[in-house]
Amino acid sequence: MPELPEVEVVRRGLANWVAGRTVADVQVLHPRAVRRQPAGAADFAARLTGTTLGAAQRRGKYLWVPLGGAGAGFSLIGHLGMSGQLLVQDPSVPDETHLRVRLRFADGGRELRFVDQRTFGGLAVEEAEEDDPEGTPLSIAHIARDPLDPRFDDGAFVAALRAKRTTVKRALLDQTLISGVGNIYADEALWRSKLHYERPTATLTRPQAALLLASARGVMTAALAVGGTSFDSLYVNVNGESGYFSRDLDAYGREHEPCRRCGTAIRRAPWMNRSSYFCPRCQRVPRAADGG
DNA sequence: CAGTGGCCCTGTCTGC
DNA sequence: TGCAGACAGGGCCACT
Repeated sequence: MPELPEVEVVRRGLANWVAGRTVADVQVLHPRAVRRQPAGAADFAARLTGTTLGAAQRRGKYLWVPLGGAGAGFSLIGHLGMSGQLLVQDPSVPDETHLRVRLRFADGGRELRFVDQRTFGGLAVEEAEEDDPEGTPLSIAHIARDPLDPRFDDGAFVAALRAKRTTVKRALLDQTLISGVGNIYADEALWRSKLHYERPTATLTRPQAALLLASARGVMTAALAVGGTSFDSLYVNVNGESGYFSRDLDAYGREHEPCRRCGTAIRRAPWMNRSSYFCPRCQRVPRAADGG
């Protein structure tokens, strides 16, 4: 599924292939793909048609494009969810099975297609923050910056994390605290930091919290470096087949495989209707949570 | 108000 | 062979 590196690749693709182009026609083929648009699919299409796309931006896994011309003051926002793809395709390419939205451009060139099998992703045209050159949509004002953002505040994050009364993996997935960290990166950051996913945040020392942040930033930086090279440059492509997952991950998806630090078999535990992968030796269960 | 848990969605895989 | 259920999981929202 698209993670932060793939989303960043998509952002770069949008910047390369659709920036400066004027939208001539919008087709919504599945209403759920624009469910964030309060007034519906027709309104989405009307707000987008005739606008000019600006420079693509990203925060965590959210993408957006400030709109110019008829769309000034608004942005096209997108989230890929689990299975979303934004493809720049020649109009002659047959429609994908799960094509949800199509944008045609006034120049008659390649069209932009939103393809999404599981429909957790979606697009919307939303009002942007006033006087913000990046056109940040109002609806994501509460989303924290991600650790690859130069304006991410490390000290504030460490303090806020330790002030939380929850467990550490929940906190890592809390988008108001830090964005861009999903289940995979959470497990990887915890493995690198030798922390159990149920460790209470209030018991983290300042150095442990700082190490956790450095670990999250490190794994995402490494993934971006690899993910950035595994896509066809002709497309704004998310093909879900990038190779770094199996090669570089230390915990996620490695149940029964040896821990790369100590050799102990990695375990998978059900957690929040998901899974947590961890080394039972390197990442000890906190006393309060191990039931004796 | 902060924290918690359920739900959305569909294709693939496993087990009976 | 066929069907049921588990699983993938980010973000929203109702509830405590």
